[in-house]
Amino acid sequence: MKIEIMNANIFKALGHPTRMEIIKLLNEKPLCVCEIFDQIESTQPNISQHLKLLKDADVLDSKRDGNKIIYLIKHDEVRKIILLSQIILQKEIIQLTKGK
Amino acid sequence: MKIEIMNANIFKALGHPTRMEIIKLLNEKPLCVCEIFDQIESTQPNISQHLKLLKDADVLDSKRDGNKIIYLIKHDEVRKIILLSQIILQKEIIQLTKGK
DNA sequence: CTACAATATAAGAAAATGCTTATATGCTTA
DNA sequence: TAAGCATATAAGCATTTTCTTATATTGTAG
Repeated sequence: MKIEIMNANIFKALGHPTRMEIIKLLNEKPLCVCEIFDQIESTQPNISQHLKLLKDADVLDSKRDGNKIIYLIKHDEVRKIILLSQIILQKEIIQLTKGK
Repeated sequence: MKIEIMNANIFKALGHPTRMEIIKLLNEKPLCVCEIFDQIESTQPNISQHLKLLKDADVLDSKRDGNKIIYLIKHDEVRKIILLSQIILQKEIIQLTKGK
């Protein structure tokens, strides 16, 4: 597979509001699906689908704990990427308030 | 607008192979549309549309130089984000070669 | 002012995503 | 092994993206 496709896949996975919410939750600590479900306004299958997509993109990892599946951020670089995107947003907001 | 949507928008913009190619080119140096066009396998309107999308997402900026429009990466954080995603890919490839 | 070069926009068809409802799978405990 | 949680998968529709072709805009040079 072309490197650009692989590279873009990670960002494609991050590029959805619900998935961004999930990642921000998991940025705090690993959670099972039911805990994520509790905190996000969506259906269980929908969340499951988003989780699968994030896992396929190597953004998340998962492990079984008895009945439950725990999801977690797979690479620490993901945390850094999220942080950087927030810095970009902050910069943009500052520019906006300067009326630029 | 919800913060997650704004956050996800940046990644949505990055999440396409052609746009990733464009960004990698511009990571070297600013280029006009025609120079980008020379190096990417696509039509001029298509590239123009991708550039617009990247600019709207605050990933790129542009400035006019006579007849030409020069595009450039707007925030240095974007470069860091790309670098981090490449580190993730490298890690994954190493895991694959370990047969894990 | 005209012609040309560089880039952007528009419109519509095709493809990909995302969501919903229904159902399946896999543990665990009785 | 049966029942009940927790999670995943499937199927189909609705929406969004993406690409293509055609055309418009804007600047420059003659």
